[in-house]
Order: sequence, then structure tokens, then C-alpha cells
Amino acid sequence: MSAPSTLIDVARMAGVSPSTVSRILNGTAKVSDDKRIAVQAAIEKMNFAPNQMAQGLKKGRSMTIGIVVQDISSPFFDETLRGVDDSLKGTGFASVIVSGHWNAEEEVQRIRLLLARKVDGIILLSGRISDEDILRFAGTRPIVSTGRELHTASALGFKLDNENGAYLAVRHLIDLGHRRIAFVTGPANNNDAAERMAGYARALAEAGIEVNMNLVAEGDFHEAGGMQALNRLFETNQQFTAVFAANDLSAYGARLCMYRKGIRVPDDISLIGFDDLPGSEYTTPPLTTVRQPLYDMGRIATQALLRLIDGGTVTDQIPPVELVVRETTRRVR
Amino acid sequence: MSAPSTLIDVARMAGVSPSTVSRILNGTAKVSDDKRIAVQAAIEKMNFAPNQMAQGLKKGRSMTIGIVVQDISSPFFDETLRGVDDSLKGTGFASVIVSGHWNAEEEVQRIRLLLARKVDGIILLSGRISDEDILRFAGTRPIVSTGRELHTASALGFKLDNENGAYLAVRHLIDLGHRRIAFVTGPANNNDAAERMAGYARALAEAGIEVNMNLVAEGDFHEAGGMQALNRLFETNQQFTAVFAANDLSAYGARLCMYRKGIRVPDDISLIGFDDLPGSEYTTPPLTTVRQPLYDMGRIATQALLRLIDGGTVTDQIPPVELVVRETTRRVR
DNA sequence: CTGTTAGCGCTTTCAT
DNA sequence: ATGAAAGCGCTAACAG
Repeated sequence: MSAPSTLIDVARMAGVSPSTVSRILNGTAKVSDDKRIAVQAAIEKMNFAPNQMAQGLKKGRSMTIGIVVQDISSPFFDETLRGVDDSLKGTGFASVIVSGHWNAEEEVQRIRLLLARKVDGIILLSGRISDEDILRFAGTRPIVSTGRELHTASALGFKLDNENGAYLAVRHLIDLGHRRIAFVTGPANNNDAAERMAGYARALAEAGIEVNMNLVAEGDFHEAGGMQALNRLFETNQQFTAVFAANDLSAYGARLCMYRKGIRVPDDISLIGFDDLPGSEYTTPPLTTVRQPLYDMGRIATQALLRLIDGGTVTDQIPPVELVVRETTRRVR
Repeated sequence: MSAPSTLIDVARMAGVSPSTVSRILNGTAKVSDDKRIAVQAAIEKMNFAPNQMAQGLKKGRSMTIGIVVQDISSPFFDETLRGVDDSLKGTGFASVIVSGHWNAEEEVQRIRLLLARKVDGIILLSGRISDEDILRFAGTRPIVSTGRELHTASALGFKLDNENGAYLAVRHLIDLGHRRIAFVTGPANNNDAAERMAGYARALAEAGIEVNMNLVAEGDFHEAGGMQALNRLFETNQQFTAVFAANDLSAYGARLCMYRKGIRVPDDISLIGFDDLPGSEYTTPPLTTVRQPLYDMGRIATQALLRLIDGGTVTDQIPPVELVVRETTRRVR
């Protein structure tokens, strides 16, 4: 209940000046042993911890970074956040996480908010705002962003090879003998979805298969959309032996759609996703998918940001996507 | 690149005193229209936003709350965090989220950290630390915690009825004619797991069925543990027609175990979980489970904390657990 | 209604 | 090696 003790209280109790206490706290200068001991005892006794707001105000560093996600409860972002969190451990930095809800305007609002809070840097995950906006904000604080290419001194981007990931997925299906491959895509205008579509088309083209737009159905990157998309395909009597879902969540929905119709996976139809969410190892059957290095992206983005904050430069790369073959794909009969 | 403008800059540009700017910012006192307009123009032009660290230092309020979770990437906490996030919207508060990693000591560390950051309050989700520790911390800042009963002026607890939830689950199985019901429990010494075990025992007792400890296998509240637990049951040739998993994640693992063995769910064995994670609606088949009001818990905890911070009192209750019947349970043949 | 003044708790010259 | 003093950006009396 007592008001938290201040550095001045500690100084008084230890019989030294505030500057001395500060020096000990920060290791800024040599202090005689006796004073050091007295101060440390006082700190201990008063259970003192420096007021970070005062420190921040003075030093111009809040020791806080801002993270912008699009959905605070999505396995996709969580896995990345875990990478962020682990990398922050022991650095003295904490993070405040805000959500842009897949909305560019809200995203701008949130970033302004973070800036007013004097975060020392920002990590933007799957941001909707333009590169120009980012660059503008980067004038205030360093920013690292996923899902785009960016290489200035204070703005960095890490982009995943969506096209190649999709190519790998469809290529896998083709290698298993599939020719009629449905595609559950993401929301229209979504960049990732478009790139994955391109990979789908390339793999098909390479095998001499024409893209049949009747076999591509729009989902929403969530289970419900994946389920409905596949449903539409069945309703219009499309014939296919495999489906490539633009992300794992959509694949889960597609899976349920087939379960409801009594279609066996992979015996009747093969299914492949994209992301490799933590849960995909435990679906029934475990989902074949394309792995995005989500955890590593969080880790690398964070380390990069920390380096930018220190005025350093960054050369890191994120690992490539890779195919993870599990049990929802099989050779076509 | 230019240093962010300060309130003094704004004052100077508008030709007024800093206090006037502050008054306009905070609506603290009446200001003549001409000055207000001049100031607002200056704010606009300079793109000024008050430095929250300075505000915080002065007002003794950081407008930040701390959230302690145990796992930053778990659907369980995510859903609760979504409730927290939604409730914070528009309040001016932001949250910094830290993880205790299911470890009491780390939890204490993290809470101290939050306190040094001068958070205005703390939400503790599934904390491992003792009530005494909480009460001690509550002397500094209000705390609301899930998973325990607490009713002081600055410390509040919201506890879920685990025992009853488990009772509901097992009762449902019994109503379907099941008599030999396996239980995949949580980690030993886990309080939630123990309470769910009690509910399991009560439902059995009520039906005149003896608890057979050979039918209870210890999991770890994760998929892997659930899978292994069920595996052990099969290896020792236990006979059962239904399994109650102490949480949904364990149920997913159990489900996979049965898939691997060619056991059909629910035709051969019924399965029920506990939590109703967002993903449980899309497992194959969709999981029957006991719903914890995770989102509401986040929402209510947050609203309660905000009220405590304002010095108010709280009478809210969290909604009760409820059975969600989906497709993994059926009448025993 | 508005300006002046005194800090919030800490760090950092500048002396000594 | 240590203390005194100034000040980070803002707000809140206190005058007027």
C-alpha cells in the first residue's frame, strides 16, 4: 500500500547522493565498495525498482517495442509471437501487442498509438498499409515488417516465397498422379492468395495442365470459408481428385466438408494446406502442408529490429518454405 | 527524422502557454475558441501526439495494464486475450503481455517487471503463484486473476467450476449408455485436472459405477500427452467405450491415437473434451466438449480490472460452463 | 479564461 | 569517486 520507493529514498537511506545510486544501477561509473554495498542493501530493503517511465523519459528509450498483428487469437500469429517473445527474453525489452484487424486504417491508428507510447521500434506482421506509409513511420522509429521487401536503414521487410510454396504443394500433388486439382484460394485482393495462385498455375502449366477456373473457389483464410468453398465445388459437380487450400485453416474447413459428405481423405480425395500451423500435426489425418517458418520469422524479425534500434545493420534471411508430407495426400488410383 | 514535436512546440506555434495546450488536450478547463482553434491547427500541422511517458510520469498512470499468460501461443489463452483486447478498445489502455511459462518463479519475475513498468493493473491468467503472493502484489496495483477465488478491494479472482464441467461431460457419456469411461487427466498436481477428476468421480458414483484407476491415464494438457496416455490404455488392454479428455488439446491427441489404430470415433469409442477451443468446431469429427467461456473471462476480467483501477467495486460473475454436444459422442451399442 | 511555477523520478553534465 | 544542478515532456496548483 505504501507508495513505491524512489531512487531518492534509496539515496537518503544509504546516505549517498541520487547520482551515486543511478551510477550503481546503470554501471555508469566507478563507485567505492562501501557505498555500493550500502546502496545495494537499501535497494534490497526497500524493494526498490527504478521507475521505467522516468527512465524512459530521461533516456528517450522506453525499452518497449510495439507489435502489430491482424488477429490476436490466430495460431498463425501466435506462433510468430512466440518467436518474438523468446527473442526478447533477457533483453530488457517488453512488447505491447495491438491488432490491426486486417484493416489498413485501423493499422495506421494503432501504429500512431504505439508511437505516442514511445516504443523504440515496431514489428508489423502481415500489415495492410502501403510501403510508403511504412517508410513514413520509419522516419520516427525503426520498423520491420513481414510480407514485403524493404531495405532502408530504418525499415526492413522479410518476405516469404508464397509462389514457390504453392508450387511445391501442387507439384507434390502432380507427382502423385493428380491432374484435376481444386484450389481453395484466399480473399480476393489478398496478395498472399494471389501469389499462391500463381504458384498453383505454374505447377499446373509445367505439367501441361490447363488452369480450370471452375476448380478454384474463393475462401476467406478461415475454416468456414474453406468449408463453403469446397461445398460450392461439389454443388456444381466439379470433378477433382485433390484440393490445395491456400492456408491450413481453409484446409481444416475443406476437410470437414468432405467428412460431412462421406468423402475419405486421402483415399478419395487428397488435401494439402499451407502454413503448417501447430495444430496441423494433429488433425485427422495429420495434414500435408507447406511449412512457413513462423517461429523463425518472429525470432529473426525481432533480432533485426533490435539491431536497427541499436543503429546497426541487418543481413538476416528467413528460412525458405518447405513441403511437409503427412497423411492427407496419396497417389491417385 | 525530425525529433517528435512537444507540447511546448505546439504552444509556441499557437502563441499560447503550455498549460493552455494541456487544457485543450485533456479538456481540463474552458479555453477560448480562438486559442483552441489555433492550438488544434498547430497540433495538426506538427502532427503532435503527447508523450505518454511524460504524461504517465506526471499523472502516475501509465494507461497500460499487464497481462500474465502461461503460454503465448496457445489457443486457450488466445481466446481469452481476444476478450481482453476487445474490452480495452477505446479505453486508452494498452496491454503488455508476458508469459510465466507455467512456472511460479518466472511468474513472480514477470510481475515485478510489469510493476517496474508502472502498469496500472494486472490480469493473471492461470497463475501458478500463491494467493499470498497475489495479495502482496495487490498492495501495489490491483490484480484480477482467473482460476481462484479472491475478493479483496484490490485483488479479484474468477474461478471456473471445473468439477461441475467434468461432471456434465461424464454425465453426458453415462446418459448415452457408457459405463466404462476412460479419463485422460492433466499433469499430476495440477489443480484444474484434480477438480475435473473429482467431477468425473462424482458422475460415476452417481451412476453407481466404481472409479477404476486403470482407466485413468495421465496426460499433459497437450496433444502429445493425450495421444500417449490413450496409447498406454490400449497397450494395457483396458476396455472402454468412451474417453473423457481433461482438455481439448488432449482430446485431439487421443483422437489421433484412435485414428492410427483404426478405431472409429464415435462409432467405436466416444470422445469428449474440455475447453471448447475455437478449433474444436472443425476437428474430424467436430468435438463434443465442455465450453469454458474463455472470451467472456477475458472480457469480464478486463472490465473488472478497469473498475478496480478506478477505485470502484465489482460484482460481475463469469458465465457457467456448459456442455456442447457435437459429433464425437454417441449412444453405446 | 490564461500564464507562471513547481515538480513527477530519473540521468547526466559539470564541478570538485 | 562523488555531489549539485539542470532538465526529459507533461500536468496541476496557484495567481491573476
